[in-house]
Amino acid sequence: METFDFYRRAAIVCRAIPRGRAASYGQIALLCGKPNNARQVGYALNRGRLGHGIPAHRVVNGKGYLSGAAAFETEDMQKQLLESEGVEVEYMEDGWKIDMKKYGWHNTMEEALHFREMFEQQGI
DNA sequence: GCACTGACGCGGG
DNA sequence: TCCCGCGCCAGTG
Repeated sequence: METFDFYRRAAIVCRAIPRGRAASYGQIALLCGKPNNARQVGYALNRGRLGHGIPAHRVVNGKGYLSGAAAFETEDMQKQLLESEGVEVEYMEDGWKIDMKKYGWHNTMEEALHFREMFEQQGI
């Protein structure tokens, strides 16, 4: 798979994250077929490399911590967007975080296979 | 080609 | 559970 294709896959997966839920970078990478590319997912989301209309605020790290707002308009933009979808964001010592048990996007095996099929079909 | 960086993650202690 | 070290790999200069 080309690097470019990985980013296309990432865009598709991100758009599939339901409202009121959040996924981790590693989770996105896994669904894209590259379990070790979590860093590339973060890189892609930064600077809007995945294009417009990507719900980047629904992507957090594995522990549920918000990114630190590097790529958002304002400091608390990601927090605001999540709260507007009903996600509770609480402040911990290391920053703002959400409860992944409650708000995490817990993929089913079917969903994972669905993505694999879709990518295969689209040749990416 | 080399070294360093980073919206990351895991496993051992 | 909490730290910490290490692995990861595309981008960048």
